Amino acid sequence: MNSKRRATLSDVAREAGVSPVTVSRAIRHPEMLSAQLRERVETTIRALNYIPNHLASALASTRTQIVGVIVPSLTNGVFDDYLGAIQDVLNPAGIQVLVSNVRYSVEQEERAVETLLGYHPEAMIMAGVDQTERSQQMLRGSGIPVVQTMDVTDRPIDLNIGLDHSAAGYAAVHYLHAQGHRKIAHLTARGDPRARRRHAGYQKAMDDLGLPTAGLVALSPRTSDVAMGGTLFSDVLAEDPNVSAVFTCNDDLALGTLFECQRRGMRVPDDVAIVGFNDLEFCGASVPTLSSVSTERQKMGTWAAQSILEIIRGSGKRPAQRSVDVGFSIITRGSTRLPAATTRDAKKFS
Amino acid sequence: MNSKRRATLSDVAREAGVSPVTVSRAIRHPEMLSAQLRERVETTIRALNYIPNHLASALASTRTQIVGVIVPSLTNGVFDDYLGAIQDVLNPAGIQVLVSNVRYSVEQEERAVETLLGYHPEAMIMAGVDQTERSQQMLRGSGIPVVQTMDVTDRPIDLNIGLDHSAAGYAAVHYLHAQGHRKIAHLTARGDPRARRRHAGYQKAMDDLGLPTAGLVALSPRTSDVAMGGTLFSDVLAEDPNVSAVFTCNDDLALGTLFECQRRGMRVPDDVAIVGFNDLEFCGASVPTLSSVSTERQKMGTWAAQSILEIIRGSGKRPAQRSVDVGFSIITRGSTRLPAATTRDAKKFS
DNA sequence: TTGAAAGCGATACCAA
DNA sequence: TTGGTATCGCTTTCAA
Repeated sequence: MNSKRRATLSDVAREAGVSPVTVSRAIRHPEMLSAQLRERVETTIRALNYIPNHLASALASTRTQIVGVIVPSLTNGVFDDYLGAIQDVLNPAGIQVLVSNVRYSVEQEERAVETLLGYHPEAMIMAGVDQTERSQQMLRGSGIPVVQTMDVTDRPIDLNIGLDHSAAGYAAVHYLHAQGHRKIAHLTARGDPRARRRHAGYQKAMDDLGLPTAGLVALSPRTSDVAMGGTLFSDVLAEDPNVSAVFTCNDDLALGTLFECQRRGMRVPDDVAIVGFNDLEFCGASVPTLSSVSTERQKMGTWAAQSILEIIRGSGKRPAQRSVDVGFSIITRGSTRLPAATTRDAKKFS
Repeated sequence: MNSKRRATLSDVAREAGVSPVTVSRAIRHPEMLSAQLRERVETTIRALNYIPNHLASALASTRTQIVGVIVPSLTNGVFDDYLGAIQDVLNPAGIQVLVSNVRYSVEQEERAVETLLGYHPEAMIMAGVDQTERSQQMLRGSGIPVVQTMDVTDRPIDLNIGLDHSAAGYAAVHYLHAQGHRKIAHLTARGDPRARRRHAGYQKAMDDLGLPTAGLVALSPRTSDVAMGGTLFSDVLAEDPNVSAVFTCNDDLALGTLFECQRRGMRVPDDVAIVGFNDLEFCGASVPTLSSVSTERQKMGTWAAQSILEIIRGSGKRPAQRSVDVGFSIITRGSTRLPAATTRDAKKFS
């Protein structure tokens, strides 16, 4: 806790009897030094407990080795493997990832963009495509590579990898419809623009199929959690007790629905079929296991990070394909398995 | 995508026809400027889309407005409200939180400490008290406030707030013992030092009670998840089918155990009682609901952040109490409710 | 209220 | 292989 000044590069230089440049090189380009000097400097560095000031080095070299990542949430497991994938690519390349959790708020996102850009990152990775005008303007004006993930758009800021959530919602309904369901409910939480698109896809599918949705949709303004799944499902049941299938905007709600069924003595999938979204780990562990729409979160993270690496390390050229649709697949498990159906099976889309 | 240089403070100054200092003041101390000039500068800032270079400003002012936070995981919901609490205190004060996820690896932690210190944070918040010698040395040498959370120790680096995990494990066993259980199993994942302490507490309690634990402990080297709960519980059942209670090192394993019971047609809590750890949200939603040891994660985050704020903003004095034990409480829910028992009840410790 | 000059801690470029 | 010098973008005295 001594608050004596931290050692600087010059301190090391003086102590080792060399010039500051030499110390800098001992760290960045050790091969440029004679073995003798290198060793002397390295010893001094350790002795003084010297840690390079990244701010100063970034300022001088105009290479910050920082990539900014904005996620809307950390609560659910969704952004975990995504973040992990990004770091697994970037960290070994010596790049630090600055993460900002904006909790599904575009205002917070705007502030986060400004803050992160203040660190002069070499690239930015955004979740979703729904940034405000100002956010987009700042991002564009920064002149650095920007990757929007998780969703697809016709007008990407720069690069884009994601999936069509409306199509996913649409497909989920048709999947259930093909199994004979007609009263298909949808549980969802407001606030997440991608969830809204899934909802829109659900609605369109129901419309196309000529199925009424009155009383079949439950929507909460709060952040979703498992308990909310039970509440929303109960709301739907109160409106229409004959619901035969439920499509939820995420797996937490699906699990909550499953629990509510258990509580009420309703059998899954015989009385009610359930399809979640994201295919989190617990979907394969519950009783019955939960069918879910699987999304390629890791792939999106990896692609985003690798594209960035190529741009800032390599030629500076953008990848051939600037927009990628990774699609989705419906994983069939116990919560929708029909009496005659088989074990596990994934239906791939897009 | 234009890669023309980003606007600097001097650019703004030139454009507005004032000196750089004036622009700086328009941002940091607007009240020092005449209304007229302030407006002119602010207009120019917006026109040029100027975003201050935080690196340069931090370097010049030697105030980075950064606090480094190291967490061992983001997968489970455990570190989410903790991080949220920290940011809720620090962000409004204009302090950025740099988070590093080290995935329960002390080597990664060591690297993360070095990296984060490279950013010259004004304080560091560490999860746990099990840093390597070198990590501790770097932390001490940095001269900045360091808060260790989540666990307690006699030799804190600086400040410390947490709970006694050994005592928690001990209490969980006695809690189950008081309900008549004798064959109490423990499921846990290696790698987390706090989980190891809970395990030790379990072992001590069983020893003190004269209860043998052979075949009652299942331990996995991998990161735990819900599915693993089922696997570990199955392992225990294979060794000893007469297990009457299970204490797990976290809630994921508890949920997995619950599912395994459902799969095997074992009734909870009649055939098997379950106590988890952390009291995550889903514990209150499952069927039956899960009893769990509740930990004050938010409180720990808040205290850590507030203490830091006081030190770096205020007098620089450490808080009166440099070590805080926040204790824990056992939340009784359906998975341990005895036939005669009442609704909800929390037992508070420490 | 405004500005000029001197650094913050490192790196890049050019010499030696 | 080693070192001097200017500079990165901003803030902090100190003066006007």
